[in-house]
Amino acid sequence: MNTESGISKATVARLPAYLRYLKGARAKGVEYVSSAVMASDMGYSAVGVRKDLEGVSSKRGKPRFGFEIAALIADIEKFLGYKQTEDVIIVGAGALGRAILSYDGFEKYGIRVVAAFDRSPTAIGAVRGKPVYPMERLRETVERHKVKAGILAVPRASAQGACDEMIEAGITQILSFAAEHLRVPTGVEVRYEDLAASLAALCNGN
Amino acid sequence: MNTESGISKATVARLPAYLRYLKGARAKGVEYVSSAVMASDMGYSAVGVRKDLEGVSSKRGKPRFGFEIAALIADIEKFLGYKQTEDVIIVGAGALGRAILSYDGFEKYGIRVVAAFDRSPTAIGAVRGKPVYPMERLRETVERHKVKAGILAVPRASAQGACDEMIEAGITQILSFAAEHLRVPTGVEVRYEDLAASLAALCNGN
DNA sequence: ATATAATCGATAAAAATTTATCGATTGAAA
DNA sequence: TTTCAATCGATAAATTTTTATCGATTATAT
Repeated sequence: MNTESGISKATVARLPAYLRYLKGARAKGVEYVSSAVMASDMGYSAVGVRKDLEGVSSKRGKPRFGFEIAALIADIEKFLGYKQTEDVIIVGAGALGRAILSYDGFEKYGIRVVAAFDRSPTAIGAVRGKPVYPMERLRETVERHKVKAGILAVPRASAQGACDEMIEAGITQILSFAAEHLRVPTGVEVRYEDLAASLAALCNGN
Repeated sequence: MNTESGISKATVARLPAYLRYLKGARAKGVEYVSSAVMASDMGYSAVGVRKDLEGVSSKRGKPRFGFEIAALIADIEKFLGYKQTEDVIIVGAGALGRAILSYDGFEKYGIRVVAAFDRSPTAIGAVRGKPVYPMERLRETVERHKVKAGILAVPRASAQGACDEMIEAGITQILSFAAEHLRVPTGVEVRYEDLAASLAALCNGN
């Protein structure tokens, strides 16, 4: 149970999946969906689906119909905070950093990528209209846009150093793509996005 | 509890984090680490750490010392199946697909990326020695290398179609980067890697 | 208007996971 | 050699999460 919201962590972890599913259904023109159908399509249990939704959505499900898709989407997005926009930066403008920089799906999640930063002069410039600055401009940018969150997309060997620079610049939340444990002071939160580990888990059925 | 192994799903989900941490410690020349130190460094509880490790590692912890890092790493990697190598393919050779294709950290996880595939003729060629083939060659490649797992890195609008082609070619495990719910027949497993959702969760503290 | 079947929400039970407690072990120091 | 403090492993308790049960609701068909 998540003290602040009264919604379990397990439920919160599943909400993005509901959103993905519900948006797909909406795109097909469906208006209502029952917990049983959702459960079947997503590989959950119907009771679990109802429990997940009960805490997040104000709207109750209608017997014989199920849940109103549009309302669910709105409530889940609101709950997850996809409404208020957050500015983020990327450190590392190699292949991965640039790919993330050019991804245009962040807006729907209330995220705006302000810029990327790189140590190498050859990386400086712009990608699809988003600027790539030298690391020297990190602090200034973070301060000006009041950025709290950053994506770390540098090679493993540079990860801790780049992480330190981000924190020094004022970043307090880091999403790291480097398979390297990061030491950070209290107050800074790190999450790891280990693509290789995810893939290996899939391959090996973990 | 994970029926087959006797190790809880929650524990399995944490194992990559242990690995990341332990490898970092090993790189610094440390040989032993106690559950208390691990817990503190990783934000877990000491009892939890001991419980996690007890099922995965054959080696017991030594009072006054803690756990032998090298042994833990070996046992966790073995448990997660990082030893036997799996071939995988990538569908979609845009910025993200190419970034993944050029990532050289997969080997440590027992993963070998065979090739990427793309519909667009301009994407065909090679990236850092890895070939990018036209979609027509997907089935042939999957069959020849007995590939089971694939990475889906195409735009949202093409996701379901590309997914269908992968399944048609014989892929049964898909790691999708597209924020689109995929309908797949039973026997096919999909995992979603929704970067925007992960980032939003970090920003909003979910 | 009534019966029916699908569906929900609430409550209870079961299972999984985390946290607490405490005696046992072990190397180091007195 | 004895004591001591750090650390573990095992057991138990508490908490969280999932699953089951069942009466209540509501559109549809008769």
